[in-house]
Amino acid sequence: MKLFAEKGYDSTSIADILQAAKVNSGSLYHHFDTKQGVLLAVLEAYRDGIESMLIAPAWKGVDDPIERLWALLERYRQLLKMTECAYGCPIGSLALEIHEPDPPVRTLLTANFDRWTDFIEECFKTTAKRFPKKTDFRSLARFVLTTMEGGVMLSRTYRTLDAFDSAVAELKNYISLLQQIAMNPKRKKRS
Amino acid sequence: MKLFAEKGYDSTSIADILQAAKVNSGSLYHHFDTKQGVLLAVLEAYRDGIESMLIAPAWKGVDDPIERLWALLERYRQLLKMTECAYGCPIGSLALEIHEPDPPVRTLLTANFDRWTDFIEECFKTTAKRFPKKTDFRSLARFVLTTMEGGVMLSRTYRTLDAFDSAVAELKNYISLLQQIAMNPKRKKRS
DNA sequence: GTCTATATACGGATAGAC
DNA sequence: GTCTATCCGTATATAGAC
Repeated sequence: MKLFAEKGYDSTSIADILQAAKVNSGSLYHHFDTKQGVLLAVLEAYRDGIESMLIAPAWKGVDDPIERLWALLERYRQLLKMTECAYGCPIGSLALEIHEPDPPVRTLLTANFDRWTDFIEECFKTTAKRFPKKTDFRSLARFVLTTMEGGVMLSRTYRTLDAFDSAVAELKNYISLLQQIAMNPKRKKRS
Repeated sequence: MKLFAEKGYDSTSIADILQAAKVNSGSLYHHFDTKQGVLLAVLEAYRDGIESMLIAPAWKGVDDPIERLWALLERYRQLLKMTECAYGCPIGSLALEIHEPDPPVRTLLTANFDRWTDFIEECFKTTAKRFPKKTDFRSLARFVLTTMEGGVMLSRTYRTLDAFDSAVAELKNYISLLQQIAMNPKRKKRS
């Protein structure tokens, strides 16, 4: 997980993995058929650990569902900051690096995105009353993911937190406006 | 440009380039010092051609500055659709693929993003009156880029246009809400 | 199940004739 | 400026002893 997140999939050699894990080639190939097998295992670990490794720590002590959105995004911000904007979302990096992913790889990438989106969608659904009636919470949850991934991409490229921060600020403003028009129904509804 | 867009940088071998260009190794290395030299030339070509190759075709026959936003995004949608969601934004792909870009590469990546953002920002500025007074148009323009890149990433991963389409729909809704509160100043301003 | 040694292929890059 | 031939490192993966 560490190597793929930091160096990417292609740039991580089997030799790198052996060295980091302090094992030898024979051991690795006893447990995994190919390098892609290692990738699949890593993606499964992310998928299975998303709640315990990512969501739970991010939401500890945060009860309001909408505040939980920002708490989760804050988590990514911290990772960016800690690494001087070198690493953001490991799943997103792999998703774009692997241009023609074999079906099992793609399935695991989407499974990761789906689970992430599930948690966000749940936040919206439990606060559905705060939003306009016709709000599509699935779409909105995916939009949070979109904003995070896009913001991470730009921040990694610029090596500055600005892009990520301003993306989150715009998203907050959007969510805030949605809540305002729900309280104060004025005219047009969501598309 | 074609190969890096389709296969990525690492996965494109010099041999691939030679075959596609129908030249031999000696010729290529007479004009470029290394493979990275080819990448730099490609990124320069994107940067220098952004107006003629991307913006001008997208905005042909579209006069309203805000409509131009959607026309540009539509351009990316077409590319996704044509390639069955395999290729989206070549700059974004390269930005995430190259984890530790050498300074010259990073400079050219950001130059590409900057120019893109410039065109969008200009759209907002010429319609400044439609938006709340304190709107940060640079931030908003970057947010359009963020949304596009994030949407492209998700659509490429899912191999479906849904993620891209819903991201654009949410963005449209946001821009629309901003214009509504500008016309109908109610309460809170932008952060 | 882990070790060492190695097969085999392909990568980027170079040499030197023309 | 382009050609052919090739160097040399490193990549993934395997073989077979222990």
